[in-house]
Amino acid sequence: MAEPILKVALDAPVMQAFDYLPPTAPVSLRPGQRVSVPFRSGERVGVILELAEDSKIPRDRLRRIRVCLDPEPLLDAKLMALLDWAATYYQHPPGEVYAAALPRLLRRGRGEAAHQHAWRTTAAGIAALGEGSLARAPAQARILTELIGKPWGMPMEELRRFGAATAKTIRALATKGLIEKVRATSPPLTGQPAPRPGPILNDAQRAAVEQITGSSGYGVFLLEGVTGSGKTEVYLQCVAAELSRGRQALLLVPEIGLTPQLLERIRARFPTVGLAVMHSSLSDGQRLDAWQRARRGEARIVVGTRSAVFTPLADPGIIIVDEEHDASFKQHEGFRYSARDIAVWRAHQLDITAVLGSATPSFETLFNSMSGRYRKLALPERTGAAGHPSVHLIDLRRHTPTDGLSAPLLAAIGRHLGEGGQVLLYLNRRGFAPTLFCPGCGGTIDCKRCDARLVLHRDRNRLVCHHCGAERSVPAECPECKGTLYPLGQGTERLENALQMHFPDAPAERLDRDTTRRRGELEERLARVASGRARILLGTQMLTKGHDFPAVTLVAVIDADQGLFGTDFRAAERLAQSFVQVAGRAGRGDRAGEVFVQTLFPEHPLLRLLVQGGYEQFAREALLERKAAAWPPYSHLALLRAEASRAEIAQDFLEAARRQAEGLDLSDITLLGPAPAAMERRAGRFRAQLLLQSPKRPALQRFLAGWRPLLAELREARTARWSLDVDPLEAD
DNA sequence: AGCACGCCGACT
DNA sequence: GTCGGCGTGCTC
Repeated sequence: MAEPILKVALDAPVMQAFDYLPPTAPVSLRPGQRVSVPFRSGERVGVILELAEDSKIPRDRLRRIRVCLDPEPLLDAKLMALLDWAATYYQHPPGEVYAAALPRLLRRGRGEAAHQHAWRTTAAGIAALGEGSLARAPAQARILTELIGKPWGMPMEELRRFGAATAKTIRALATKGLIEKVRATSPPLTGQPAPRPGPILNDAQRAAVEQITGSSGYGVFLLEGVTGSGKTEVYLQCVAAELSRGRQALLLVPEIGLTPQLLERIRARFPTVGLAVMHSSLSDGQRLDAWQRARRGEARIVVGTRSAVFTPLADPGIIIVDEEHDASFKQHEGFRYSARDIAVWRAHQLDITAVLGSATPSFETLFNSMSGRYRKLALPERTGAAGHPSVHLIDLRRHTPTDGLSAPLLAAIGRHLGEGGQVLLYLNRRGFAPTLFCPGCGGTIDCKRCDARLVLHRDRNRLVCHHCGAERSVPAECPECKGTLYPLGQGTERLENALQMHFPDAPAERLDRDTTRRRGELEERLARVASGRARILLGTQMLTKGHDFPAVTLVAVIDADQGLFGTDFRAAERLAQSFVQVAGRAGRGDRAGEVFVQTLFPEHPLLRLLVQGGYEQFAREALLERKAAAWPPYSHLALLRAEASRAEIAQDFLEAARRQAEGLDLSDITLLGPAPAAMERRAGRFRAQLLLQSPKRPALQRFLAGWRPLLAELREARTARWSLDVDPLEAD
């Protein structure tokens, strides 16, 4: 009998797996095991996808697997089926999809988790505490006291959370022999993990929890709740219910939503339950450890950002996607998957519950709930006494602003500050001014490598391109006509200056990418806001996500018009989402809030609808427009993007791609383009795109499956850099 | 993606 | 005479 052929997924941009012969040493080979294989002149780690009888490559040209790295499959059949589906659905090389699902150390061939260390008291430590010999070292005494109740010790990370534990105090204790380093092991799971009791739920929360925990098998719930309505509490109760059934919970959060506060809340509620946290700033060792604990079932709750959707789970029970509308769930390069959509698919595959939570659901999710595919659960009430904020539009044509601030807004800010409230201003533009303008010749200072204006950053005294990062000094005069240059438009930096001028006694805190660059700076600023030392809070998108500002009584949208006339089909949706999210920061706890919106178009129908009818009504109206234009969710899109050093190269590739497409069965497929991208030149590269639209997802999938291999073979595909984006977030 | 192979300019 | 530029093409 002939030797089997092993199909191995390798991290290479090739649509097929690679075929190998078994290793010389006899071992059991099964799908899901990692193997080390000779590849080109080197060695690579891959995952066995399947065992086959033969190969398209002649046997004498096949090489042998060098060694099998896992005695047991690392990935189970269900997880592999998920990855296979994702590779097919997103038309992405399977090897890269598998690579995205594995922690780096496993990709590099490392095996067991680098076990973390923990600190434990020694007998001498217990004695020292009893004798009171640490009276002059209170920090050390505190740590020791904490450790006495923990026979299995505590990892450094956990000790640090006590505040008193620094590397120095730990070292001092260790040198004295009062504590010792041991290999970290989880506390034994003692029967049913008992969560601490949570707060009493309101009726809507209780109904939501009952619906979710009462359903069995696959089901998707849209948990729609305004900011402050207590979504997190619903999640926690659903998690508790799954834990009590002996199952694990996976909670996906946006990149910015994975805050220490959220983790603290989970730890406080489930103090004895294993928790794994997966996010980008983990070290390789920590990431592997979290992944393995989830896989072995030691972690019962897994919290993570986008890529955590691929975490192996021993006993999956529920998948929750918080802020499901958030764009960070979609990967924007390489393997362009949507973690939210994969989460739903995975829940279906595992026959478990998925919960999508948001105050401002994506139109796709809203559509699915209207059609009955998802069950909608609404949390209309705000917890606490504050009612809904009142919203006022300020007509900027009647109230000309100076430095972005109109007289009615200034008056409102003064009033709220006078009454002891905090004020929040939202302006989604960093820097001092988005343009340097020459009134003499009408010129602006543009980026040399992008089709964009350079943004003035006055605190650094530089002009910066927000698209490619290029910087230059600020010219003293117009390079064309030697005229005087004036900063045009508003950025957060300019707004901050203006506010300090108008309200010199009210300390302001600016939150944008420029002021939170340093590690820990965001937390410091948030702490100053929370303490009440900062009275005014201003910033970009960053303000609309995740953070609670309970003392804010006034929210101002400095420029509502940015999203009103966007070219992208999702512009209105995004405008409404950031508007509702930022307005929701006004008046929590026991204070009612006010929202002021500055606009040049106060009679714009969508804006009026949003202000008067709220998100839901706005969405219904905007969905009618989507339907009329056959945009998602009434159609399905795929976007073929191309970029090259010259515009013709990208264009030629897309035209060749279109000709290929026209040779295929185009029923139910509409081709749009090729056309230059919204910003054609970026970082010196010319970008163009070809859009595919179909009323039917299966038709689009079928077409892509036939088209994608032809694309790779195009001569033009070698010179242009290209990618296929299934379900793109933007399509211009 | 890497990484080698492949044919044309400025250096020990 | 060589080192190396990155265009081109392949990896089982």
